[in-house]
Amino acid sequence: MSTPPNPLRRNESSRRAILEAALQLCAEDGYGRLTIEAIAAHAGVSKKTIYRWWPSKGAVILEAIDDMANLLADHVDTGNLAADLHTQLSAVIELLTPPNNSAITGLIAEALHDKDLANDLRERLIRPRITAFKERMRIAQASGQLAPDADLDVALDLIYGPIYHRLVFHLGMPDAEQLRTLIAHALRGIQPA
Amino acid sequence: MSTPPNPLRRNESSRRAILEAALQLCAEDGYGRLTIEAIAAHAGVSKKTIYRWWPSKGAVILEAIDDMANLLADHVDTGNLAADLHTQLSAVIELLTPPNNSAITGLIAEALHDKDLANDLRERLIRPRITAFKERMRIAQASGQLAPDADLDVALDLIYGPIYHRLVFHLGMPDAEQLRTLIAHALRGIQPA
Amino acid sequence: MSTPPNPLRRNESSRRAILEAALQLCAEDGYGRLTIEAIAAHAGVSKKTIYRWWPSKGAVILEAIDDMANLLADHVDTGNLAADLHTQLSAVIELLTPPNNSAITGLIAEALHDKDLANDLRERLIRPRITAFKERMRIAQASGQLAPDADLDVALDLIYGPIYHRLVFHLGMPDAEQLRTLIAHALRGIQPA
Amino acid sequence: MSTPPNPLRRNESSRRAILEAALQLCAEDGYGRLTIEAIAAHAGVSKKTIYRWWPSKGAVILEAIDDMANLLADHVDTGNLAADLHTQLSAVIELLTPPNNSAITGLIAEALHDKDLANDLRERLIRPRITAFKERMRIAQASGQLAPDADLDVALDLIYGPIYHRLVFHLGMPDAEQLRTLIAHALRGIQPA
DNA sequence: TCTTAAACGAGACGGTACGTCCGGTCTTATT
DNA sequence: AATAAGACCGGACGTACCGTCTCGTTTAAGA
Repeated sequence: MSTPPNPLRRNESSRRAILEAALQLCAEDGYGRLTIEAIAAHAGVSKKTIYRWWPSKGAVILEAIDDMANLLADHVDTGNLAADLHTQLSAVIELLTPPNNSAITGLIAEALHDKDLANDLRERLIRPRITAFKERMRIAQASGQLAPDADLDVALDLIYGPIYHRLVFHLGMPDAEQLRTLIAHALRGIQPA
Repeated sequence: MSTPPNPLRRNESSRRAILEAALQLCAEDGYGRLTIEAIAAHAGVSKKTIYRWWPSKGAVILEAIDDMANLLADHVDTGNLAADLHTQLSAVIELLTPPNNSAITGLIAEALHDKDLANDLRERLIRPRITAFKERMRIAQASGQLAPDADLDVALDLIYGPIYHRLVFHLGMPDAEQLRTLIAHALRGIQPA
Repeated sequence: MSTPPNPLRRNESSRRAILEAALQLCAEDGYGRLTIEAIAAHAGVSKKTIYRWWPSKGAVILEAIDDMANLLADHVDTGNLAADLHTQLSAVIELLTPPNNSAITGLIAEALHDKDLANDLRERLIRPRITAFKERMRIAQASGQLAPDADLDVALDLIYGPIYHRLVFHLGMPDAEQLRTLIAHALRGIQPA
Repeated sequence: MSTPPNPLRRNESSRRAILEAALQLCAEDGYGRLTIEAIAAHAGVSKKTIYRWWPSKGAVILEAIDDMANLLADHVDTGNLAADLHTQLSAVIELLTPPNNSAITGLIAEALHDKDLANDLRERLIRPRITAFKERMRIAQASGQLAPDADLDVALDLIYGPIYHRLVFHLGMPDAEQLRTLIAHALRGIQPA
């Protein structure tokens, strides 16, 4: 009968050492070469301690990324929708471009064949950003920059889709000018018939 | 001084046994559990023979997939652009949906941290389909269903992007009706200003 | 920076299983066909555990042989030197004659091109027997059966030498009668000028 | 039905290249690291050619050693038996001492668990030397330096035995003075009762 | 002199074992 | 009770050689 570990007893400094070691090693050697063994050694922690609190190295990285506050300046509102989307998407692209991308693309890769990790990734990292995106879009609707009956799910697809399409096939990220064009076309597409 | 193996001496029946074993094992146990060891055993082949001709298990799967002709009914032309895109995207979605997706999503995942594999994947599998897509779009331009000066790169982004965005974050693939809506909006977005 | 494993943590039952498996497999298939892989499998132990504690299969066999107590009834003293030597040498010949000889001759063979193993073999197995031999000879000197100033190193050479000469060139071991003759001549040779 | 290779067709220059490569590689890396693969590559010869003419790497080395004429100045006769034995044994010791010993001790080691090789080694290399030794001893008997009824098999044992005893247990070879002493004692032992 | 069958170099092949790495579990001693 | 340390079993890694097996290409015999 295995009892789940008691969170009250958890050693916070170990936790932080683990997350920092994970991110650092990931940046140094890439996600593919990252091992629980190395994280433990580098954090001065026993492997058991990692396995007690996380089910996989993906989960460690996920929590490490989640822990870094303000990864994205989330959907600021300067009043200009296209400009704000440009700001936001530039930040996302930055995160997905070498040499900053190892942890995140590694996580995405792992999630592609780990259903549990995929759920965690979506619910903890992505869902809140989708919500923030939609809120920004609703403000745009309120201010008349976007049709009041525009489909925000379609908006999400058209605006973020291109980036991930390019990511998975290494098609190259858009530069600032291309991004502007892309956003303009996407916004046009969103308008209802 | 390592010379590359001589392709003339290659044993075609071994090659085929390897590719078939790889696909079968991938379908059975998933890409993550696929090992060179198992492929070799299942194909009745020595590991050395696999390592002689492929640099990684990803490369094996890539060639296996590439070998299957007519994976996609590539961009048929019935005269109706939206309908043809719907047909084509449905086929792509089918390939990316369980239980058929293990090999392909596994390959995509691996390519996310293997630059060489990523290049091979793009050039051998993706690039030809992009070309086919653009040809179909040019026909649509010629027939007046699409503006003659529509940006086909943007088209690619807006039409295929949503699928891969949903794939990487497990957001659920669109059903037939949602797909229709998506295509309609994307096509509207493509039209130049 | 590799630290040697901590002997306090060693699993004694694994150690014994390994040594027993090694001896058994050696007896079954011969030293030449003995593999670390098979020892591990047969002992229900991971290869890593073997490599952690022994540098080579020779070292495993050496420890296994060393572990068997009373391999030789070491130089009994019945008061009759020639008879006692005959007893002792017969036992040695027995060990070096099929089907009992696989482990020991295998070890000797390996030691011929592994200096470290050779040192271990000499110091752990052979040196104590040389000491015991010399002690028996000193008793013989005390009792007047051997000249008090006989050179015991020469004695060792003349008495044990023939056996190993015959071993390495497969010249056939002496039978009881030949052995008696050999000992008689060797003892005569030992007497100082 | 495999026919044995036709010796008339044999390529002598390949044969020599193989034997030379074998000896050279053996001297460089030691018998243990010697491989058929490396011999073939180094001799510019296909592996098949080696396997066609020799059953094992031991057999190659044996032939290579056998090919070197005058390995030993075989039992010269200066009229002084002890001195001649000293000359002869010194030459043997030289062959068994680093850095010249790799091929020969390797061969001895291999013969310890390869019965066929052991027979070849004995009959091709050792037996002729034993014969030569006995002839020299018979001359000594004729000249009165040795008892006419001395047992020459015992002589062989007492004179050569010590060297191989020391070899197999790495007990150190005798220096010139020790060797003189050893021969003196052995000769004394040989005299019949 | 011209076959023609062998020996040959090259090296791919199915295997077996190597020695290493890491995953995930478990034990021991410490805090 | 959670931890650091680290031994343990398992299993896959990628490599090295084994001995066998085609492939063409010499090459030397005997017709």
